[in-house]
Amino acid sequence: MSQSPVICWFRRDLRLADNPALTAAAGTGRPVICLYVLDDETPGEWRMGGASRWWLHNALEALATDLHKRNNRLILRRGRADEVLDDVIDESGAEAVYWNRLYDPAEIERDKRIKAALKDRGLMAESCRGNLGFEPWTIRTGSGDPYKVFSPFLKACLAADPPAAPLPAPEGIGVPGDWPASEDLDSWGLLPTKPDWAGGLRDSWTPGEAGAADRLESFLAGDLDDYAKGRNYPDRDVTSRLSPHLHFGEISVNQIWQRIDFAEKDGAKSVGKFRSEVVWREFSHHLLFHFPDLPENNWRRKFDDFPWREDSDALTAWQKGRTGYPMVDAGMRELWHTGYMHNRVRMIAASFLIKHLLLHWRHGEDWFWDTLVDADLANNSASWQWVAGSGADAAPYFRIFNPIKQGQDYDPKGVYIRRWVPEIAGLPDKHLHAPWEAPAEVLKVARVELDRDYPRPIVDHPAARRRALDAFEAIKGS
DNA sequence: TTTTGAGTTGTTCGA
DNA sequence: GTCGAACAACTCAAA
Repeated sequence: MSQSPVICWFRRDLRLADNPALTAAAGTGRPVICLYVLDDETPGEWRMGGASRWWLHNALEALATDLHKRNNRLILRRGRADEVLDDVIDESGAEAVYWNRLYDPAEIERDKRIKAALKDRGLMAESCRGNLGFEPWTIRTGSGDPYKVFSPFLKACLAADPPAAPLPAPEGIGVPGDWPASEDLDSWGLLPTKPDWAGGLRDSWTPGEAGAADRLESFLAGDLDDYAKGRNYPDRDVTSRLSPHLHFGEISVNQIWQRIDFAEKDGAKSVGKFRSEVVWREFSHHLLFHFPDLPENNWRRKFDDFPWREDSDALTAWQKGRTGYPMVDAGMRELWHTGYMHNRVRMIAASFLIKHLLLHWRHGEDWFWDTLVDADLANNSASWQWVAGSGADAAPYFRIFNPIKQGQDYDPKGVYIRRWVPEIAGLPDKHLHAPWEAPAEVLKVARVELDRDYPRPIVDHPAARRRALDAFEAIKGS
């Protein structure tokens, strides 16, 4: 009789290297069933958005290929994770399940329930730290509370045990004699078909563990010394663009942390800034863990009285990149086309939705959730609340980005705007950020007719700014 | 318990 | 063009 297998349940840790659950499963010496479950059914979970599904398809394909090279397979199933696990256990006679912990509230609940149920059945269930550098419950203030301000949180992380050195991919992953049935990835319909809007995504990204490692290396080989400043310029390739790879766990914090340390020892100057960006991701997860309604409710409850507007035309204009503010529109179109938006532009576009249009941050959160390839519940909700001013350690309410000035400051030559808003590319730099102020003669030469080719601003900046300040005035002290 | 200093990313205005 | 102050008040974290 052959040995009973163990299950390695892959979730958002789609890699072989530094995967503690996989290493533990392989370390048993038993056959390992590598399982991925597409779970759209567990209640309370945020159903994965369209761009994320595109990424997932490619990441699973890459993982399956990598496992195949080791004579193993990726078993694909769809359904409620608890039921699917039961099925696979029944079919295979597996006696243990290993996974890496996740931190979204509904996932925590689900995993707790599953672990208890497995143990009730006399099976082994083990969860590992694979997705964060610091467990959210280990970083505490002097009085034992969770942190609510970033700077002391960062300090506490840097003083804590650093993320472990990454594990190598396991040498031998036991191969089952019998394979549980697997569904066909194509049958899951994760890729868009009618229409196929993923062309820009394909051009922009290489999902998978190898693509993630390449991305990290090319980031580190770039102008790292200029990271602290250069990261603000959306036409420059200075940011890491690791966020989707991190979200799907194609690369781990441990791996990044170690490479940062090496680069720093080699004299890279701005690396500390990048490390703190990684810790921002930790902070978002820390907040979500301790405040699980962060995605749904204002963290500062006085924002419950904020006079949000409802305006579906304005929301659509924002989503489609037709607000009349080139920097905002460029960002929204980059997002639609590539599943990504540069960090600086995310702040500008988010500030515009919330402060200039006075639309609830949850509209922005929902749109980003569906369109970003790096959509991540913790980062998304913490960041939207940060911009709104309702979040932890949030931007003060009077900090209202001027979309014209931000364009002039961070895209002075208009390279970014011309790439994404080509209909105004003929305008000279001087008028590119505010086309409605260009003289008729300039517009004519540039072959731009306002309203026909490009909209006039849907709100007037000074008036919108005033309106936002008044709106915040309304909840002051409440 | 009380006190103290500080708090990712900005804008505008007037000197 | 450059600079500093105002924009508020509050909450957080540690001493």
